[in-house]
Amino acid sequence: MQERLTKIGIFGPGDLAILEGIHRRTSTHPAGHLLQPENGAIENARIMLSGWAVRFRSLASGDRQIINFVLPGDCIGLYGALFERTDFGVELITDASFAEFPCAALMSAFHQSARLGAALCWMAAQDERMLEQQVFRLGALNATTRIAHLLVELQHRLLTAGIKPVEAMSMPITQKHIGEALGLSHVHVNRCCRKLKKLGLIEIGAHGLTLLEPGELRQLCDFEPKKGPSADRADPAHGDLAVNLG
Amino acid sequence: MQERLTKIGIFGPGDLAILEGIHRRTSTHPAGHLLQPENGAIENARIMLSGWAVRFRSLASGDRQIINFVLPGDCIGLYGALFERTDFGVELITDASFAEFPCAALMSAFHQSARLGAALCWMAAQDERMLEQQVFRLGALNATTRIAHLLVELQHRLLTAGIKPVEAMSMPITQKHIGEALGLSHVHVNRCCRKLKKLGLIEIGAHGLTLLEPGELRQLCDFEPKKGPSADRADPAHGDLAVNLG
DNA sequence: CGCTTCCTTGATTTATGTCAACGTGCGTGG
DNA sequence: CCACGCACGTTGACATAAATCAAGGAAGCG
Repeated sequence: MQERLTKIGIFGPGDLAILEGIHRRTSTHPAGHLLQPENGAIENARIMLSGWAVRFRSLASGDRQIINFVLPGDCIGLYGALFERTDFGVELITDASFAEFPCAALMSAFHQSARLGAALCWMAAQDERMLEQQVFRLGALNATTRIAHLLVELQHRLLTAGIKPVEAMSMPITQKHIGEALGLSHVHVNRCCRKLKKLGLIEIGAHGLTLLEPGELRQLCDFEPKKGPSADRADPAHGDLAVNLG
Repeated sequence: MQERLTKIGIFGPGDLAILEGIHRRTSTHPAGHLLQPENGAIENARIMLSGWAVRFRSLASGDRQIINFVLPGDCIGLYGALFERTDFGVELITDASFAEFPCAALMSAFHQSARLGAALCWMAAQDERMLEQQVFRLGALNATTRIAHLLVELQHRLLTAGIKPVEAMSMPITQKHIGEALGLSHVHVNRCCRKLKKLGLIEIGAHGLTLLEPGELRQLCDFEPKKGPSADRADPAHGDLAVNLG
């Protein structure tokens, strides 16, 4: 398991021992599994090791709003210790595996390693950035560019998580998922996807979409790749991280 | 200043000393002031003591998307130490005052008090919940209910921050702000507001909107008030906080 | 006073949703 | 093996929400 976490690049080798100390177990679940119900309690924080999932919230009408997609390296329930109940559910899109940690232990780990605390903060900050992006898409873009923006962000996050570039072009999501995430009807998503396909920017396969021209997609939706001096690094010790507390 | 922070209810008395130790200064700025440019660096984290502001992101077209509203008790730049540059700007809607802290010192404060660390985490978690709400609005609601939902959330947050109930009904924002936040044209916002006014749910004054029937507004947009055993408490020592690390 | 900002309203256009229908592939049970 | 249902993609016709364009009014402010 260590290999996985370090490969994802979130933790330094020194902190792994601490994390290992509070690590409870690794779990695997099949596609479609409801990992967490809406309005449930959170006992464990999880880091996704592999697979795809969605965080969502249901409406009285029976529709649901996908808050965001969960990819390898992402956290679920990081703040579990702070609230009695969640206001969202988590459902797996593909088979997926997770490292599980008791919430309370995770929070107290802050005090054992400044470096680890910074890493956890960094992950929380990433989470917040993701949501900001989602707000931006929903508020400021039209259907086609919204889809393009989402696809580009997913690819970007996959790359950041250490997924191989070729695989990071492949999105195992249905057009219905896209609609639920972007507030569009699946019919309209379909029309926009066909348009993108006609432009040669994406490919529509049996098991999801594939990005063909990420560069053109970025251009289309005016996606900002966050070019810092040494961007695209997931490790908080380098690149994005401005202050090292070690 | 202590009175303000404790009144807002985020910190316990024990932690105030630590926070006071790293507190740099209190600043005040006039309405319209650009507190933080897009793409700038963050040197200070700020806690808003009074006033209203927006966090926004600009588009090439000249429009801007308001990510969220900043109210008393909210943090800005909590993660400042973790990134070299922000991807959003902050502009004041009204005159406002802030407590300022060097980012790095704030992060290291985690290690001086578990209670304080939990409080900061709690604030970050609140931030994330806010964004989730915003995503929900933008993705799942139509124009009128979107506006109602926003107004109800703002009122709820004002109450949580310790603002007096009467004052928490009053929103010093323009219809343009609402449009920029909710991805609607100001013309359409106006039509929806008039509809809400005609229903007797809000009042449209010279300096913003006033909620007349929060209950009916909640019902209209199916707003969940997060009723836990002892909800509506801002202090992480009680209510929402499930685990106390002290 | 003349400027600006904000609110307001009507007419028209555009983007997107809804409804309905059909095709495909795929798994399941007979 | 086949028949069936089911989830997903696709397309067309139509309905509706919201944007855009245009114009004017009211309040604040130099």
